[in-house]
Amino acid sequence: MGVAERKEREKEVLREQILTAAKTLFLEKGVEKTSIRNIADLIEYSPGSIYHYFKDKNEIFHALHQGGFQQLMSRMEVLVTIPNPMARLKAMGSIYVDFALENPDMYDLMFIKEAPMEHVSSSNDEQWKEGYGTFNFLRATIKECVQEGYFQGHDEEALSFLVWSTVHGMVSLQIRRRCEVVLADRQDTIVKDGLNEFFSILDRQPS
Amino acid sequence: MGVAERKEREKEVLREQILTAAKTLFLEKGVEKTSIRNIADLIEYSPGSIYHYFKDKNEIFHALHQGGFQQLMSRMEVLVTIPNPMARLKAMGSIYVDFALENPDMYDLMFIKEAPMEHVSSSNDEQWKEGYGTFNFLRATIKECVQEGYFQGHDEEALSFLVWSTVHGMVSLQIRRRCEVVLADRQDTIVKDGLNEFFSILDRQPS
DNA sequence: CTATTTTTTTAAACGCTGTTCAATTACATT
DNA sequence: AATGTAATTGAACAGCGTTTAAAAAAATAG
Repeated sequence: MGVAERKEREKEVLREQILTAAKTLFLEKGVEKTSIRNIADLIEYSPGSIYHYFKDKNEIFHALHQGGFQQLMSRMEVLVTIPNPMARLKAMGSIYVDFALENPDMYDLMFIKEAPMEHVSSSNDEQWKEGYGTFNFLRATIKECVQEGYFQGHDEEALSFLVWSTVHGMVSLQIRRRCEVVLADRQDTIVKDGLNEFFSILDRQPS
Repeated sequence: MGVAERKEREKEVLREQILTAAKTLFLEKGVEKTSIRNIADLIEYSPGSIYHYFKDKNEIFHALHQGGFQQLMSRMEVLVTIPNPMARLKAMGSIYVDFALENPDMYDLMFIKEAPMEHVSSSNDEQWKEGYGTFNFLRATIKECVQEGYFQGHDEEALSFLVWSTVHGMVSLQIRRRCEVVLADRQDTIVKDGLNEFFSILDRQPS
């Protein structure tokens, strides 16, 4: 009696269709400006149908958000082969920047776009495991760096946030096209150059 | 016949009332969640009245946006009294962060939100000149730092971009509510803590 | 002071939005 | 074939930004 299973699979297919349509529209015209009716139109269903697969618009955003984190996390997996924490930290930065520049729309959705509504209170911890996972990995790496004497006297939590902010700042200024203030002949490489500057500053010793 | 002048003044008064009410509501509940009707309610006029003073909701943003750059620039003015470039650089960072955290919606409009295409080429130019001005000041300050030996062997342009990115990254992650991954008891102070970490890293010496 | 013109304000309407829900359709099980 | 269940629909609700015709208010002219 595999009927229930088949139905389940069919339901999953439509769920994926909704997500694909939503992703297309979100990246194309933004989350706020994409309506449930727009998504329903694209998959040729009625607006009400969407609500049998997702609680509300937030849940659709969450699902895509999570998918992006899984993508980023899978890229991070190679980092476990780097024993030296400082080298691992730098590689992590490079992977992060590469991901953002190769998937600017997805990055925009994950880290720049207005997160709809009160997503903290409305979602449980389980849903955001992936989101926390990336930052936890960064924190763990920095903890190792501190243990090996790279950042003596520094605050792990604040340092983790700082490192994340630095790479996020560079790629988000690039993605939202605020780099016109940079010298014209440097704009193409400014993020990579900035990252290298960051690396060399991290290498400096306490005075 | 000073009637026209008086009327003009009265019109300006109501215009300011609209801007004040809009700013109040934007800071209170966010830009997206503030409706023209909300603004009209607050100043006890009908929604339609607003449109005699501003073309649309965007123009209200625009007016506040312009005020934001002027505010930031005026805060930067005190920096000319700091002779040491390194101290000036740090003070600049603090002013920038303070401004962003005290005026998150304004900062959002100035540096995070995607600029409406219609205004980019024409009327926004004047504002962006001031935007260039701020970055030029940062670059000049870093140039001085290099000349005084603080960042030997570093690239001025990339370093300027890096510094801007770092402060922008921290405040924009905070403003766009991506800081829930940070330890709960650190979230309130994480930007200030991150900035201090940044300062202490800048103080480190080449190895 | 009255009549006319100009400016300001309003209420209603248009077409959107997210979301809910009773009614309908489609389908699996008995 | 009849029953029960899950999927789907279209209408409805309240709210949004914006437009517009009409009303009100104010200024000007005679």
